Amino acid sequence: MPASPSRPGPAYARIREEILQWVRSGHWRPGQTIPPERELMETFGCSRMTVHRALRELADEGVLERRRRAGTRVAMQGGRNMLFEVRQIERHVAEMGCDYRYRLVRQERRVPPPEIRDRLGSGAREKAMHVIAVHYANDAPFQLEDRWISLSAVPEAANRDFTTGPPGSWLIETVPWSDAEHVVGATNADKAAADLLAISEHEALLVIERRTWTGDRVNTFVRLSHPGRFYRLRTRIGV
Amino acid sequence: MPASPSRPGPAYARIREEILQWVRSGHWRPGQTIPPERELMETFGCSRMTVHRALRELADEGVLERRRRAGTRVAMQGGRNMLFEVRQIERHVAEMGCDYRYRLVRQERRVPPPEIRDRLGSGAREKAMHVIAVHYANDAPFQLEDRWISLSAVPEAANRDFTTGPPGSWLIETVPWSDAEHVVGATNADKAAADLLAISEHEALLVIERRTWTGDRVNTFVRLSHPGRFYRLRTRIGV
DNA sequence: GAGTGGTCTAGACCACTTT
DNA sequence: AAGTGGTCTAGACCACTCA
Repeated sequence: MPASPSRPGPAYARIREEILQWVRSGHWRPGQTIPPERELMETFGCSRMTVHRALRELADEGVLERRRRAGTRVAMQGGRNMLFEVRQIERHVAEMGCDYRYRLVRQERRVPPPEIRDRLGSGAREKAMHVIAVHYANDAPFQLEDRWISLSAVPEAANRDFTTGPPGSWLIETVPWSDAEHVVGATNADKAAADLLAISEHEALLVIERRTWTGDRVNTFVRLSHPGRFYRLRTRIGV
Repeated sequence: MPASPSRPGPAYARIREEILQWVRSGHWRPGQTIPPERELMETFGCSRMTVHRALRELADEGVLERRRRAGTRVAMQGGRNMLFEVRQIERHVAEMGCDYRYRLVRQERRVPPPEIRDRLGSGAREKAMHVIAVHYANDAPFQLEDRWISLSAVPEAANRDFTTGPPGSWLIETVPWSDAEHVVGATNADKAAADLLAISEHEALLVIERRTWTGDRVNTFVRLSHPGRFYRLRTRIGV
């Protein structure tokens, strides 16, 4: 049967939804082989490219598994990855409908401690820019930022004053592009963090550590700590 | 200049990498408009569909921003979205090269407390299956699982014994398909959690809460707590 | 060998937005 | 009005893998 050509939107999207319905409803069950593209193309009354795009997107999302000659099957559930998305802080706050505010706590050039030096990949006596700042949502502390910027990778940072704006946005504009690594975890707030975030010492913090590279060099390492309660949600399966 | 047609792989992938290089290197900077598809098509010596696919993928990843008439620009948000991947626990442990072990702590049918009832969307006196279990990596407690299964959505759970294997895998095989929601946060371990995870009370836990649906109904709500130290990492920018 | 998905083309029309 | 991306087609060839 044709894929309700009355519905709005591109054909590939309608086909995608239709197939997703058949999978969700259990009409096509995990492991089952579904009809080949050349057949669905007639079923839906469209070209093979259009069917292909719908199937490819579903396969990219892990709903389907495709192999040449073997055909297309509904993926076994366990194989599917669940992704969640962490947005940039300003966006996140803005989407909650809050006012965003930034305060610089400290900025200094110094030789980083060994564990930071490892992460930056910098020399033994090489100085880096250390920045500590707090991000507020509706005047409540929301994120503590503890950042190191490599001065060999980003020499412009040496003369930059971060009183007026957060280093993150500046780096994004200044450093052309980069790869990144993230680590997520939880730690207990120490005295300094607790004071800055207006919470009790030892309270649990959600921590995101991020390193970004320009080419082969780490340009910045930042630890973002979020106070106390649950922080982020994100739905994302098969849609 | 043609996109090194000597390199292997599909043309759209080569074009994608080439453009990514131009962005990474700063040759095309954030905010800058790049040439239109019909021009790149000649630059790369291929059809417009092929260029389009490369650009579309980069736009989907957030590297580029595209608007009709206005053209294609390098995205300003250098702080791409981060995607965190939640694997199935057994796989995760296996990938760390550890032995995996599972222990059921408690399983009982009972009426859930109000906050759980809200999340399950179940009736006031409706019973649900409550399961508490611990997952070990190399005999060290690695994850505490506190799960509620709706018996109206998954009646088979009433007669299921989770002594031998974790409910997660069983549910995945049993319940055909679902949407999911995740909430990530950090909390301090209470006495019970601390005992089961062999850590101190009040130590910080990374907590992932997940609800999954079958159609309109929540079939399970689970809270996964990971002890202390950093737990998960996942890199993901522009591939 | 044959059937499947993967890619690619040359062209077309449409939708949107800026001028 | 014009230029941009978004989609779609009909057909083609290739790559892979199962029988």
